[in-house]
Amino acid sequence: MTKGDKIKVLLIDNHPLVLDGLKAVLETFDHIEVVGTAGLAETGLELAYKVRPHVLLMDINMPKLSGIDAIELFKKRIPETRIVMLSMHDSREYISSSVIRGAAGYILKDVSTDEIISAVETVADGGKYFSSGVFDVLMEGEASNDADPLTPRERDILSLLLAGKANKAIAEALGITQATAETHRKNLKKKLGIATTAGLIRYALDHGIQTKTT
Amino acid sequence: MTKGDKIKVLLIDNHPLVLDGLKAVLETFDHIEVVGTAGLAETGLELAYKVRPHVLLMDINMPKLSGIDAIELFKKRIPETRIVMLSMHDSREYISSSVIRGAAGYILKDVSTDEIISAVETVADGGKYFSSGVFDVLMEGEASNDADPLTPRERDILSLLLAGKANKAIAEALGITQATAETHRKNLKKKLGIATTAGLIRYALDHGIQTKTT
DNA sequence: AAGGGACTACCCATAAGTGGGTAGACGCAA
DNA sequence: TTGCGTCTACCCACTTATGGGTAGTCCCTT
Repeated sequence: MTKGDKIKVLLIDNHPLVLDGLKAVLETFDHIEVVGTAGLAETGLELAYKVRPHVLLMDINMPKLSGIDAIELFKKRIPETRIVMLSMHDSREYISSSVIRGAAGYILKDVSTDEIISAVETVADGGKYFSSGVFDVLMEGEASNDADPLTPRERDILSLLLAGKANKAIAEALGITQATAETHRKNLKKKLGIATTAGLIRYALDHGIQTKTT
Repeated sequence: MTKGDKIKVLLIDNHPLVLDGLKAVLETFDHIEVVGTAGLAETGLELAYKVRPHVLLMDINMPKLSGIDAIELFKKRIPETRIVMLSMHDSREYISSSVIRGAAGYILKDVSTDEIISAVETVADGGKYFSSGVFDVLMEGEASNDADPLTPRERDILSLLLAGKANKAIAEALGITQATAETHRKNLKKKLGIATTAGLIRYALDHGIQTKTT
């Protein structure tokens, strides 16, 4: 962007509080202009098409269309707009999904407002910005592995585990022996590097594993 | 409070973004003055003791000392300050805990800033304020049941269980024997009618039990 | 045809949890 | 004072889970 111009920023977040707050904070800076706000990705998309912001600050957790899914739509409609994701969570899932879909930045909501300003400036200049905590998570992901390639069967086990079933009940539900259910669970733990059942449950919930109702 | 005076508000939230945002928004109103902000309940308490705010807007989810637990401390140190809780969650657990401990208001973070202003005004005048969604939850609680009366100790156990700890580790963390930890867990299961550890984890997650980081 | 991943199944010894009790100490309220 | 609830702790027999293996059968790809 041309130096001296104001950075046009569009905000999308389903929390009016955050929306108004961010707007108020950003507008205390002369070189930044908030050209619009929206509470939903869908309305934000329409708005963005009209106002052509330089930078889009978008929340991830939104009803209906999630911020993650919205990235692709924005890249299609207004590819020149640089997208920075805002999130409460530092899960690798969210972060890598965002980066893969084309986000230019990812910052946690617990960062200082200064850091948000830095992020806006950086991506407006064509750079990428990831808040410190996020960077750690990305590195960690690179270092160890780049997926959680659970096999279908392992998902079944996890799903039943989530439903509160013990190995025995899992075995019955899947028509396998208890020993096999135990093996699957062992493999899950080894694969995910999680030692406890509680950890598995949390993993399942974090990764959208659904409770088996069968 | 005397009419014509500014309402002195103190903000406590561990998200600088929310803190700065709230401050910026509130300060656009002439009759409201933000007399301080804090990122932790502990520092907020010190600050409040000095500045004697009329209204305290405090987040619930905070590291170390949670907002819920902090209510009691504030009531002791500065009983004249009216407390309004801010939360992302509409769980009955949080809401009733807050009310019981003496909060004068409870608003969800997805409300409009107008509603936050109303809340501040209302509680400053000695009233109580609950955002619409919160009110529903309270009513629903009255109507259906009033049960999950977990004792503080049981919450501790659940919290550590959520962190993936076994009875042994829980016992160590709390300075009790493993046998006692088992007893607590047994009581939890009986009380909640949940048979499995997985179920307890889900219960904990559903009811806003925080992971113990101690 | 050979390798690899997925799914199945079993062995072993040890550790942990379950479900049924009982029971003392403390504090708070009727 | 007499309960009641909470927190603590222990007993016992039994079931599950853990963590280390190995290994056969498919199926798919190389």
